[in-house]
Amino acid sequence: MRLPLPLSRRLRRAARTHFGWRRLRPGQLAPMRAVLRGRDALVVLPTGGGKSAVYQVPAMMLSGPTVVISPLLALQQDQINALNDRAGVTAVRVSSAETPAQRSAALEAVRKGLARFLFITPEQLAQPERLAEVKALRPALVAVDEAHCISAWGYDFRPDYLALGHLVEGLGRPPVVALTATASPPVRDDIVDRLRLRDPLVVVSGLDRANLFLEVAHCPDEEYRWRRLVALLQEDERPGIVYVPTRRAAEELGERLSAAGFAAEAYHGGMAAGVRERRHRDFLAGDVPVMVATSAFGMGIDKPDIRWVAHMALPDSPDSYQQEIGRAGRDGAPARALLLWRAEDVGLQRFFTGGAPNETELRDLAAVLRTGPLTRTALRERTGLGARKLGQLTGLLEQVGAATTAGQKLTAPRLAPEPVAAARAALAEAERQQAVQRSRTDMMRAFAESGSCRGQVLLAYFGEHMARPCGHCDNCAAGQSRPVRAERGPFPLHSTVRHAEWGVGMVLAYESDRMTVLFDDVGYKTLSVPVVRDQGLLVAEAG
DNA sequence: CGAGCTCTATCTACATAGAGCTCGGTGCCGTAGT
Repeated sequence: MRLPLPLSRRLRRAARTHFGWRRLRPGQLAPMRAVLRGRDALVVLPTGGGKSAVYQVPAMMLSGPTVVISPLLALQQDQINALNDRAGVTAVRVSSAETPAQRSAALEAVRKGLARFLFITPEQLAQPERLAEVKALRPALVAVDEAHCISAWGYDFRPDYLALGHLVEGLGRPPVVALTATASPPVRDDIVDRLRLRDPLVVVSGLDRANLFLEVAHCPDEEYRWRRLVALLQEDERPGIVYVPTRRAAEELGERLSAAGFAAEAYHGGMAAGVRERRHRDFLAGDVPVMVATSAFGMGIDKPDIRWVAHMALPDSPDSYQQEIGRAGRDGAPARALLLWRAEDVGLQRFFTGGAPNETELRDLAAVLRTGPLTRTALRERTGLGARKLGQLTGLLEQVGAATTAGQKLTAPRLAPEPVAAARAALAEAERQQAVQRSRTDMMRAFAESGSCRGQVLLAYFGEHMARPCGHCDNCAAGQSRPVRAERGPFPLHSTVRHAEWGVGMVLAYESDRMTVLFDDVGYKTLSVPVVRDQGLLVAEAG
């Protein structure tokens, strides 16, 4: 009789036989082992770093199917095609792109064991009948791909993302693995909370990209910004991506570049689906040298040879920046990330962050919810709120215990606070979220203005410490970057501190005489170390 | 919050300053109409 092989060896063997992967990195192996042992995991690994393997290899060793929750239909299709190209691996999906007959056939294929992967969106799972159908398949693993969407989209854009924890419980609660290319500590906390992960193994690796040269230029005006972009285009190879903040800017800059003799196409979420699809495909095929795009162009751009990414405005956060520049140089060859920013760029990000919700609307909605379970449509009729706003407000009320989902309907839970108190609490919660979001934009600006090693500053934002300057940024190249030190401050790095007004936070970095602390309630703050010392602004906190 | 547009006032004819307005990202889904 043969003894069972150790888990790691079985994983390596499965990776080789099913996918032809010769080796697995520690950042992949540890979460694979965790999920096979029934433990949840959160994996932060740059795209191209073999993120998909983290759920695909264990999926081949489990007796039940794996449900993959993924945000974009186009992205799902790419992943399904890639899986189906392998012998003996079958993936199907259930979405609005399939006819009812096709959906039944897909579920049937999983039921019979002919398909091992089922791709689905949160919106599909939010339909009670669909949830029941998928639960009946007895999934052995749930993978949440692009898990940062929970934090980035759940609150105001795709509210079903916020219900994922509840939905996964409705699937019978198999182990859950959440995957993303970038997640700062507040985003990680959001993912763990909203997915209701239980004691997850958190693995963060590969945030520093040594072949990516980071450059930032402050632009006093638009003309200078244009000239710097042209200089990049003249110096560098193709292909590259130019990120712009608005749809209009994408089209205008695309035309201006074309007129100036640089072959460029535009891409944004407002374009016809057919055109988007074609440009996406052409870019991947190498037929579009320069793509001028909004943030809509991103997830699913798995192209190894992108030589540079330029930003024609300050991104809303280092999270977005890291995600977007991470698309360059996946082949390991040198690539550039050039940020061209103006102080004026911040205004648009402030707008996107949104203002305070209306307290009266919150109170009225909370009152209506107490009258009994209602569908979203009925709620819209009763309150006169639009779908988007209703999603936002119910999300907030749910977080303060004044709303809950019952099947497809919403209602107030048994011990819900009175409408007045609920509205006040929801308002406070919205303010907290917006304060954190504003602080992330502040950190993006601080990164742009920093004279220190940019690799170190970026990693510090993500709660990681890089012992030496990165050696691949403009400040390092100029030989004048001030090192970001671990040992110089009054509190150890990553220790917990308390501020009288801002509450509890974690020390992230010391940079010259400033220190950065991430507070739970107000987000990232930069403080003067001498002032902290002299006035005792912070005290050490246990744990 | 800021860009960029239109409108208005000026004060007697053209052009320009300033006020006031609108717009600004990300995608599921289902339904209506060809």
